[in-house]
Amino acid sequence: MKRAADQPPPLGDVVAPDDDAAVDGPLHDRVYRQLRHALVTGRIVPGRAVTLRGLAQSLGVSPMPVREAIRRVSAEGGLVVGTNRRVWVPAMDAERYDELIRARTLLEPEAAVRALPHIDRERLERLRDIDDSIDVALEQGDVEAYMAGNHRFHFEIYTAAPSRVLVPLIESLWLQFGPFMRSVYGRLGTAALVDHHVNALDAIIARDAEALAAAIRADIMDGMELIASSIVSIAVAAEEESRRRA
Amino acid sequence: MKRAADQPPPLGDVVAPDDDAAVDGPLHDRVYRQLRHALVTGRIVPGRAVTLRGLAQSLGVSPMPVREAIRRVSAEGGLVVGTNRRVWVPAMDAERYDELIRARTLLEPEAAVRALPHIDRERLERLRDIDDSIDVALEQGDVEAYMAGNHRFHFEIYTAAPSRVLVPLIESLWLQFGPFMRSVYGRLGTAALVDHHVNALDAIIARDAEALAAAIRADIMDGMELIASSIVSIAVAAEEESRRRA
DNA sequence: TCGGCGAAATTGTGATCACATTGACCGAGG
DNA sequence: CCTCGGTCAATGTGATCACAATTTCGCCGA
Repeated sequence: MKRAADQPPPLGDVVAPDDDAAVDGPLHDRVYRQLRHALVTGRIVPGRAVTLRGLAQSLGVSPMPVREAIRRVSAEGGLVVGTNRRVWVPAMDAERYDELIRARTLLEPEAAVRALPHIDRERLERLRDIDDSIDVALEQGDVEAYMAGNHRFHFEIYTAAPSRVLVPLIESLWLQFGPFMRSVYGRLGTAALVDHHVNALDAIIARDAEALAAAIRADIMDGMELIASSIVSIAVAAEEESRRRA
Repeated sequence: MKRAADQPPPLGDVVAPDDDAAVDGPLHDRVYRQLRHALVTGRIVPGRAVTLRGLAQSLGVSPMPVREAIRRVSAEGGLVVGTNRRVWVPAMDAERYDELIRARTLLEPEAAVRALPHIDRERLERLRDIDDSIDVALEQGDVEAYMAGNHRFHFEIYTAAPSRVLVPLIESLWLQFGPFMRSVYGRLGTAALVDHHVNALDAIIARDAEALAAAIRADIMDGMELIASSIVSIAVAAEEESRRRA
């Protein structure tokens, strides 16, 4: 069969395997995935500058692919380039957090409702497994495993239907509050965390769109209220941190 | 005064001058702005591949900054990299268009309402000027001027309050439907376009949040219905285009 | 006249180098 | 002890080169 290149984007074309691992593709793409994963699971925390050569060395690659990966992540809001052209994990404050939560409550229920009809038995089974793994992580107090599981749970829902707009938008949001959540959990521990995913699972089984949207909203809002009080202390701590470093 | 570099992002730090012109900053940043502007105003249309060296030559720079700019734009959804690693202006179809409109109707009213209290007299005056220029563009049938004005009008509202989440998200959406709108207007002409911004202006003057949100929603939905019928013919045309090129 | 094959040009990717700017470190002077 | 000054290392940026993969185009054969 002959075909002049591939035409304008033949539909599902962009890579976007949210799952880590997958050692194929361009180098800068692999670096991008590693960097993103590190941010979403909170392995990179605010307050420290991300250097090009440093990251390159720690990943065992040349600075070039790292440069592209950083540019990409910063375009999604996961990093910010200061006026000095230095790269930081953006600091969190009340307004930004509020905007993030608002955007999440607007977009994520919508994505879930759109995906609902496409959630088949296998996916539901996977959701159950993820939920179980989350419970285990909570029991063991494993923050990183909890965050990874939580991420997988939500996106296992949202990506049931192919989406080229809403899901990337939502990924951007997670990328932005990931590092912050980590530092919050680092203080509070996993004891205060509750598993709200059961309601979502029930709504999926019942094929109840409104209930699913409500469950997602509740999950988001709950995390928010838990954190809202500590946002001040975090900010204060960050302030002290930077003063100490000065 | 001594200060160890600048601390974690000292608040409003990211550059983000939406207005074009501004010849300062890194080269890749200038290229990025030019590329973005070309997409939002529809100067780059779907169906043609964007090549690194080509763009570099047409902008008079080396391929290097172009590479970073493209990576950045593609992270925002303005371009897609195919599996062949070629860069395309993403094709539009019914689902993607629906997602875009939905995301806009969710995010833009929210951004407008949040910005409303911060719209001062000068900004309102600027909004009037922009609205006038839009009327002129409509009379003269100048599609590009209309699109540029429309973009400025909306973001002149949204950016009244500093926003590091909602506004970038919305910019991403505009970047995605810009080229498509252009090809639609190219077929329909500006005759079918109506200026709905008056309602928004009235709502702003009255400081009526709900009316402003409704005006924004109406503006978005109206553009949608106008286009929805032609999306099929556009898709067909694109299909013919690619077949002809094959 | 049309379909397929092979060579040449073009593409994105990655590495390495040079450079201007900015950061941190350290010592002298108050 | 604190503050200001200069020096040196480290950073991001941009350019250029090499390479493999892909696309394009011209030629041959049916």
